[in-house]
Amino acid sequence: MAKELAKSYNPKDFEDRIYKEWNEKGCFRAEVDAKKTPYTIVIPPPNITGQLHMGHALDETLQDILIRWKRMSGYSALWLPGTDHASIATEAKIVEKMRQEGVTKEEIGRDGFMKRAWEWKKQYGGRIVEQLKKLGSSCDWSRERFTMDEGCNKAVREVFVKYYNKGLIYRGERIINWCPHCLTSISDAEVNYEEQAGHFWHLRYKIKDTDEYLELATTRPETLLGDTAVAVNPNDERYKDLVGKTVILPLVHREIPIVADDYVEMDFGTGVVKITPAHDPNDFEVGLRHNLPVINVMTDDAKITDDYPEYAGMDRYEARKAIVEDLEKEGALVRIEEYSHNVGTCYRCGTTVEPRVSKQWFVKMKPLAEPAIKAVKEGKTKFVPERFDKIYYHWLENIKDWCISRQLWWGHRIPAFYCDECGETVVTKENSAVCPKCGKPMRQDPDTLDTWFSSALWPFSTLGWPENTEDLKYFYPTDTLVTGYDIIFFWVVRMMFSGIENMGEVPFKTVLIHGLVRDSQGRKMSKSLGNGIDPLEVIDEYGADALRFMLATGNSPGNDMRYIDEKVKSARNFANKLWNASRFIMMNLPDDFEFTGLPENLSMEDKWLVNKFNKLAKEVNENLEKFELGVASTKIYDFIWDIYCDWYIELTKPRIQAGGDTMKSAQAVLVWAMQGMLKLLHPFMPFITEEIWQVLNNGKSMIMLESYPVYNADINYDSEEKDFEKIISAIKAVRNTRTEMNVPPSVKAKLFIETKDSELFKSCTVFFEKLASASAVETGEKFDIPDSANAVTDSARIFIPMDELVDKDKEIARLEKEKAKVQKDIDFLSGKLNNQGFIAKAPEKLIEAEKAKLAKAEEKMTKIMQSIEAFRK
RNA sequence: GGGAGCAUAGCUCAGCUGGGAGAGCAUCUGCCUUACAAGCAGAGGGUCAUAGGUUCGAGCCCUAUUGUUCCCACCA
Repeated sequence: MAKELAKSYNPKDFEDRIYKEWNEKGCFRAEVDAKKTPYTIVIPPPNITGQLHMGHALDETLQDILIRWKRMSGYSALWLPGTDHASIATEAKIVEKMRQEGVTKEEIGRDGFMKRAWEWKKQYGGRIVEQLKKLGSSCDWSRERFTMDEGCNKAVREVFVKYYNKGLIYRGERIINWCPHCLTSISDAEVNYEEQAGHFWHLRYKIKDTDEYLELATTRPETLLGDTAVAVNPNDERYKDLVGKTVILPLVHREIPIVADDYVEMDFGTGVVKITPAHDPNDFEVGLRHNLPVINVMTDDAKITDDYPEYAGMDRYEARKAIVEDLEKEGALVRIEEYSHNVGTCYRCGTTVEPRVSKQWFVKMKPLAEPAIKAVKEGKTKFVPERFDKIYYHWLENIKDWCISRQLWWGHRIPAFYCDECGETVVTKENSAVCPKCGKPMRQDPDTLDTWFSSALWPFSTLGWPENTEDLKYFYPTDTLVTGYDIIFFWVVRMMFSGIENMGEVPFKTVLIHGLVRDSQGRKMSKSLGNGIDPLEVIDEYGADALRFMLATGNSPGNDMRYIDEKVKSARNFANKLWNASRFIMMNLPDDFEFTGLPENLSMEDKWLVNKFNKLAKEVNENLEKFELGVASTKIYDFIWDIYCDWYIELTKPRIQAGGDTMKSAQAVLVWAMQGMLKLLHPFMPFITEEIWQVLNNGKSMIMLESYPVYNADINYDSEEKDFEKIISAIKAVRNTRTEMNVPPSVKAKLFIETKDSELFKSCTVFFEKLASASAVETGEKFDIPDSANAVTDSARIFIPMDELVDKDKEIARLEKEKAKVQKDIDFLSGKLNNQGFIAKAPEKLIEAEKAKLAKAEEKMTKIMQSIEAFRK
């Protein structure tokens, strides 16, 4: 043998090497081949900010399993990686890095900034690529693309111009979510609401020309500076007469009207609301309806403007304090109440969002959302599990226009140009524009686009769109998207409507949704808690295969899972088991062993194994087809550990010792099944299966390029399987009896097997000797062996003579216990079969199966009774 | 306020279209049996949250309740 497996399983010895080999031999390259069905899987662009975290590891693992399975099944697979994510956090990190280097954003200018950022991004993007490789990702890295590059920029401009010309994009002054820390607008989806303890300040505004006051409450007294009205409900009798009158705003002493608006709820508080159109989305709407002025009282970084000299330059919270004090002095503060309310925060930096009126670019969502809803309703794209389509619908049905402009430097620049001379606006794909009216050069909008605007185009922009490339024709639409449920709003819906709008077709047929990986206590992994687990550290300790297997096993799609160390350990132990089983095979193969397929002369136990494997292959493919990865992996696990290792290998040992033909066929079957198992397991544990495969095949082939096992109708051995199960249950019964009698394995005993299948049992003598501590075996139709323990199955009564070890009373007690158990079965089954309803309505097959079970139980009962009687004599 | 998930062995979770409750870990008992102690052979342990209903038959379907987690909306 050219190579040998190391004595102990140590993934570090081969994982990196194997990956390199795959890469060098071009295993990952996806060839465009019209004869094959395209199969591609897309994944979220890894976050440039750096770390491969557990969420990515899960994404990566699930889709890589699908890719490997599909590839082995004869499909071509392509995975287009992206390292996009032009996020606020990204920009912040780059700026921070520049500061460390002593360069400011202003100094180096936008172009210089982008150049630096680009280098940084490539460096970190590259690191993520390395991290993913470590996990075994079978992506075609030769097609690596960075979506911030020219190609992507081209696609972004193309779409922007198209939308603009169709009236799907407009620029306008709206109230938007503003992050005073990041100094940019953010979209509704980027706001996180947090429950915060706060106060309710009850204030009174004097009604003009009277001595009366109007009492109202606010959680944000500082916005009082921008109040332009107070509002009451039109049906509120209490205030009916006041509508149309004016109140005097405290501190500012501005006169503002009392308006009536349905938005105000009569039952809440005093039923009076102060209206600050510039700093509250609802107030803004009220303002529009009543034509109220909009007064912005804060600067970009949420400080009070110079218009209010007493508070100018104060941070919004300082100003709050000062204003409350002043209100108190003025007698406008009635009382303060403790109050808990939800506050919007920036999902990147956590700063409290400041709603703010400003001029931004928006995408009109209604016309885009409708076809996207329709596509899923018509089943063109399916969510797995299905329930996630509800989230999708709900989001799209309630969608508001999407604010896409960001005041960041990092990102695709908005392709709009303004003429400072005459105010003309031009939207163009070109890099520069000249004013069509006055011929002056125009100034490009300094803003960038929301990162999700470019990410939304990802399924086709990465394939070369708007050029009609070969890749695009072949790989769009893609097959399956694998992502977490938290990404549905951000990315999935946006890819959907962008794909439909620009390509006329949905971008993918299936969206496989998975849950989040939580810590062992079920908490979300987060930096602030410090409970995040680095996948690379796990790989370092247990190997990539163990981590992958753990991530794919024992959970169902869409449900969150906990990261528990023991689970990885258990997966590692499984790998170790497989490793040792392979070592066993290899050390028992002759040097000149040449595998030539399943041998002709299969024994019963061979057929038992082959049949079981055949059924396994069928089920695993069915499970994978239905995206039941966890079920598939569990079945493979059980087969390898229980069927192959604990039973079949043990069964071959005597045959190998015997030598000759029986050894040769055992060796061939061992190798046949091992190869099949390795192939079935390969998508889940790519490294170890490749390593074992290559050693087993003298490095002549790679498992990654082998085809996936499928059900083979030609090798059906159902009856042999059934026969051999009789032997197995007999061995189990003997073991059980011996253990209950506390007989150590070193004490051998002769077995007398009373059975109708005398020949069958006789042919398996050696297994009883090896696996049931038998010194010798005798089979026959009838025995009467006194002073022996009795092991009973439905097909055999086994006498284990042990002389002084056998205690008659104990034996009777043991058999009585067994009898009670079987009696319960008989009662249950006969009850069922005597039930007319059951007989009339249950399926034929089931009735037959229940009858068979009853017959077996009854046989077993007869045998137990015989044994008990014999003891009583 | 609207919606969704979860509730099964001590722990973490499976349980496919309804047909006698499963795994891993933990516990207990024996074993260093020449692939594997990261192992082998056995064992114990569950009113499948509660109450109704549909059905010949319910962990699974329906209704209600309780607990729990999450998402969306957000009343100043």
